[in-house]
Order: sequence, then C-alpha cells, then structure tokens
Amino acid sequence: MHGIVFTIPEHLVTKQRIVSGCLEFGMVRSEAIADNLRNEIISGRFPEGAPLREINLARRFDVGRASVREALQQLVHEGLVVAKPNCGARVAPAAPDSIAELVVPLRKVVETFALRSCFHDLREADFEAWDRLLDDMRSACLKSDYPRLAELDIAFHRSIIQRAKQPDLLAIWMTLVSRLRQHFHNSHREYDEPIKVYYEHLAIVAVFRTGKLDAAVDALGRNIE
Amino acid sequence: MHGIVFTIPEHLVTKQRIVSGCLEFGMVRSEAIADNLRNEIISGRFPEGAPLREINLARRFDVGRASVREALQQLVHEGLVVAKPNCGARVAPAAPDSIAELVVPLRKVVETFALRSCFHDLREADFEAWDRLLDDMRSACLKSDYPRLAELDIAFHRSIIQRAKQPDLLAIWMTLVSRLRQHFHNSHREYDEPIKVYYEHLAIVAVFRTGKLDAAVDALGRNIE
DNA sequence: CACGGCTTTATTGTCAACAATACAGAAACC
DNA sequence: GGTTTCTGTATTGTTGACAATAAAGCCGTG
Repeated sequence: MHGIVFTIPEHLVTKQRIVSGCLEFGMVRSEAIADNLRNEIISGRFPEGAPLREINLARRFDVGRASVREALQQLVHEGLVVAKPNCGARVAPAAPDSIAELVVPLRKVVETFALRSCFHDLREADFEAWDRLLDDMRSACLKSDYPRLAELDIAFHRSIIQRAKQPDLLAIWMTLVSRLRQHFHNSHREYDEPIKVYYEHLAIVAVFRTGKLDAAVDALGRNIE
Repeated sequence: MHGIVFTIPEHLVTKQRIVSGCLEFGMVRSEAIADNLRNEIISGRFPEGAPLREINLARRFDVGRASVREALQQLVHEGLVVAKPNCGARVAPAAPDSIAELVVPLRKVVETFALRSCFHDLREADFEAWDRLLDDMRSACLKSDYPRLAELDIAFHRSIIQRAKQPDLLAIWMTLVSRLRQHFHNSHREYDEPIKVYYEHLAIVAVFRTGKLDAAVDALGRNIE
C-alpha cells in the first residue's frame, strides 16, 4: 500500500453489520453509520486527522458508497469531519481554544434551557434510563476507559436535550458539542480519580429527582464548565 | 397530476443552470444547489410546508438526484427543511417562538464574537463589499421586496461571520440563524418604512469604518435584537 | 354507507458503473 | 542536479437503474 501517516487500528476495520447498538425501526442506514462513526470520533478512537475513505467504510459496514457519503456529510455538518472536494474526508482537527471559550457558555445556555423546558415532565422512566446510563458510566470509570467515558458523558447531556423534544434544540446542541470533543477528553483526564466523573453525574440525577428546578439547573450548569 | 396542497409557483420551476449567482471554482454542485434553495426558503419564496421532491429539483437544476439529495441533507441539518425517511422533504415550519427567544441572544453572542475577532483586520476592500451590498439593500427597500431584503440582511451578517475565517463559527451561526428566518420577515415588516432597514445597516457599516470596536459591537448587537 | 385489506403509483433509499479530479512518481528537459 | 511535464493510480463526484417504502385509490364485505 502507500505510506499514510494515520492508519486505522486493525481491530476497527473488521466488517461489522451496522446493527451494532442502534438502528431503530425506520432509521436509515446512513444514520446508523453516522452514529457509529460519531461515537468513534468523539471517543477518540479515530485519531484527529485520520483519513476516512468512502470505500473502506463502505466495505466495513457492508453498504454502498452512497450511504457512507451521506453519513460523512452529516458528520461534516456537525464539525467532526472535514472534507475537501475531491480530496476526501478526515477527522476534523480540534477546534481552536478561542472557539471553545465561545462555545462552552453557549452550550450551558442551551442545556439549561432544555432542562427547564422538560423538567416538570420528567417521569420515573426517565430517571431509570439515567440510572442505567450511570451504571455504564461507573464501569467505564472503574476501567479508566476514557473513550467510553467521553461517549457516555456526551450521551447523558444529549439525553437531556432530546427529552425537551425540540428537534431544533438538538441540532443546535450537536453543532456546539462537536466542537468540544477535545474538551471532554481533557477534562476527564484532569480528574485524579476518574470515578469522580461518575459521582458528579450521579449527583446531578439525584438533584433532578428532588424536583427542584433551580438546584437542578445549577448542578447541570456547574458540570458543563 | 395529483392534488397537492402546496404547489410551487410556476415561474420557479423553470429549468435553471445552477450557475445562477454562485458556483465558485472548486465548489461542488450540491453546494450551489443548497445555496439556491436556501435563499429561496429564507426569503420566503418557498412557502413553509412546501414539498421538495428530489426529482423535480433534479430536473430544475439539470443534475442527478444525488446532488439534490446532498443539498437537501445540508438544508435539513440547517433546519430549513424537514425530511421523514421515505416520505420526502418539505420546507420546515417556522421554529416555535420559545426557540427564537433562546436563539436570538445566542446569535448575538456569536456575531459580536466574530466581529471582535476580525475587526482590526478589516480593509478598505471589506467596506467596499459592504457598500455594494448596501446598494442592493437600498433598492430592495425602495421596491419593498421583502424576500430579497431578508436575503440581503442575512447575507450582511453572514459576511461578518465569514470575515472571521473560522469555519466552526460559520457552521454554528448557520445553525442558529436558520431557525430565525421567520424573525427576519416579521421584523422587516414591522418597520413603517422599509428603507429604515437600509439606514440601520448603513449606520452599522459607518461605525465599522470609524474603527471603534466597542461602538461597532454595540451597533451590531442592537441590530440583532 | 363505512371499513379493512389489497393493488397501484409516486417517491425515496441504495447500489454499481462511469467520469472527473488530485496526487505521486517517472521521464524529459534545461 | 533541479525543475517541469507527463502519465498512472487512487479517490471522489455524478449518474441512471433498481429495490424498498409509504400513501392514495380501489374493491369487496359487513
């Protein structure tokens, strides 16, 4: 082959039917592929700058190039991937710090807005879903599995946005949070004990359960910074 | 044909090579199509809820369906179009007021951030580009051409974002402003004299020319609300 | 006449082949 | 030797054809 700088770890190129994890009814293939790739990029399993060749991905997911193209385009919009016409797509480099300084407060505004607008509709089922996520997060912390931890951290916050059931909100949030993926890895590694990440989210859900809106907004807001 | 509720005005379905206006070198077809459609939706020439059939658009722009699909996907991501799998795409309904209340302040933060980060690099060429845009805006005001006015208003603000030369910034801004297209139409119509929209932007550029950052940020910020 | 299931049809989702492009290496030239 | 041009190859851009899906119309039945 030709000498490329970034190669994708061997265990990742194994062919996998895209049923992995998601692919709900009505979900179109490209969405499932995008979900997979998004997680792998956000979690850091795909290094920054890694090339994403359509044909490789098509073979890996066992689909045609069209589906892969759509998935990649989606990720380009989210800012996780950069694509130059005729030159292919690569994992986007981390956004400059200046952007992160802009985006963190924006993200805080969006998430607390979402929380406010769904807080009084929260049901026991919602708390239980968070409990399950927290369990996963706990085991990721214990194993110091930082990629998985980043994935779960983001999944937690996304679930709040999704709970607000305003598609616009989700789109805005995704655009923001994609620019912060580096932020997640760094902040997790700053903790002397990863398990503290778990405890922090555990506390947030506990506050949610109390039903006190202001306290909940506070707890969430502090976690975001 | 089959009786559909929303039909696209006859004069709009005429076949047009996508060269119209844009299609810079290196620009891929789907981008040009997206630009065209975006303008037509933002300006309100496509009514809310109007169906966007791939095959119609493909014929209209004289390209294959794939290019149209990509353009539509782009617009879906921006929130101008909603698409249900297997059911096609339609012009998205206006975002609920609650979202607008969230987004306006966010937009203000983003735009003033962009202005700050490019302000001291502004050259005479930039001002002249704005002068040309202002001329267009003036004639749109005089003709009370509200769709065109909305287009130009947005183009003005986008030019500020683009001038900051941070792709992430543009992506974030687009996601926000697409949710506000209704806002533009309403606010323009609120003016007793449309020409005042022109004067307001004229004043902004004038302040930019003075080189006083704080005053410029102020002027821009007040225009956004 | 209302209603549930079948068929038809328009439309999207997917694919595989072809065209256009960019990049790398070889060859020719100064 | 260094530079330019050319050529080949890998990759994306685009297309048209086919499969899958959902919605509308049709038809028989109660």
